[in-house]
Amino acid sequence: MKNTVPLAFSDHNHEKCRAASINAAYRQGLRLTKWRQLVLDLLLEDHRSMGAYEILEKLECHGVKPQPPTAYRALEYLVEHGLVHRIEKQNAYVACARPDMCRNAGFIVCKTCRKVAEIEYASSEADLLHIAAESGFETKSAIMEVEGVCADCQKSA
Amino acid sequence: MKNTVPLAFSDHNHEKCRAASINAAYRQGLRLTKWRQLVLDLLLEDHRSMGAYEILEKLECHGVKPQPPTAYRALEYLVEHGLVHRIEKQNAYVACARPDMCRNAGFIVCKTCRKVAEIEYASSEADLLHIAAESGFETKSAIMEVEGVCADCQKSA
DNA sequence: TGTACCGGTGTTACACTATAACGGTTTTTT
DNA sequence: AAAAAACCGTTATAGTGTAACACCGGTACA
Repeated sequence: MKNTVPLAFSDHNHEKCRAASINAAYRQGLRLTKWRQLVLDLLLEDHRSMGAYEILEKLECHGVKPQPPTAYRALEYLVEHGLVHRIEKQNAYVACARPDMCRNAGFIVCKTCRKVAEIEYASSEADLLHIAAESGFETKSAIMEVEGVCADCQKSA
Repeated sequence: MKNTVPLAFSDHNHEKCRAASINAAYRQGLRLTKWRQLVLDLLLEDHRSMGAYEILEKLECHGVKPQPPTAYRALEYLVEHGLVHRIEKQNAYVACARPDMCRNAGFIVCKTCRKVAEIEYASSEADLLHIAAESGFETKSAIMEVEGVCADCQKSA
């Protein structure tokens, strides 16, 4: 585990994050339709999680406000292709911070400001996955989430 | 990490699990009211997760069927006091398999039969918690969940 | 003995999250 | 060009979770 300064909680050139996401999509030959682009753009504004209905409200194209399935379809596609992650503890979604090398991602999420730090963990460190595999379990997905209050929000409170 | 044979997926004396839970409640001086008992009993029947509404349906006392808040209140209490865990990936609940020594629990959950194996991980292995702490993050809760299909269900399919 | 408090319960109503299903359109493949 | 697949718009509904308020029963304490 190399990462000791979570990206979301430190200053950084956020344009790089956006570019990396677009590049990853391009390299994988993904089809970013209008809604998918809009949803991804929204999430890429910041390393914060957003609920589906929150996204839905901000979604709008040529004055057209879409219905829930539109948002959920876009999200499903983006999650499937690794450009977006779902934060289970918040029923919310966040743009992937490392679309290039995103294998095993863990998240540190602030309850207050909803910032999300994404941490890649080496699979050798994921004991749970080993145990699962050893007992013949076929893993489909894995999550690791730490929820609490970030340093900034502690100060503000 | 010692656990190499997940309890839920192996034969074991399940009465011990139930007894351990009751003992833990007693030792902590918890107040197990009728609904809390009923909910806990339901979950202790097996190492399987159940949704709140599934629990609600099976909940009944002297012919009285309670409303949703009743189930949620009991679940909230049991989760708070460590007798029950919430499985985020399934919006479901499962009885704690190790109420004595339950600090950092990870879960291996089968999508098909909903069996849940609970694995304790040494906190030294929880890198995410370290990183969080190092950056001044105040952790409130942490989860680790692996979802997939267990060996038995693979055979059945 | 009262009375003030507190945790638990019953009840109603509602908020939030997510999906099924169907038909039409566009895009891709053959 | 025809067939198949993917996408989108729309309606309706399913599933999950909570706010709020009234009531009840115990208990602490004046």
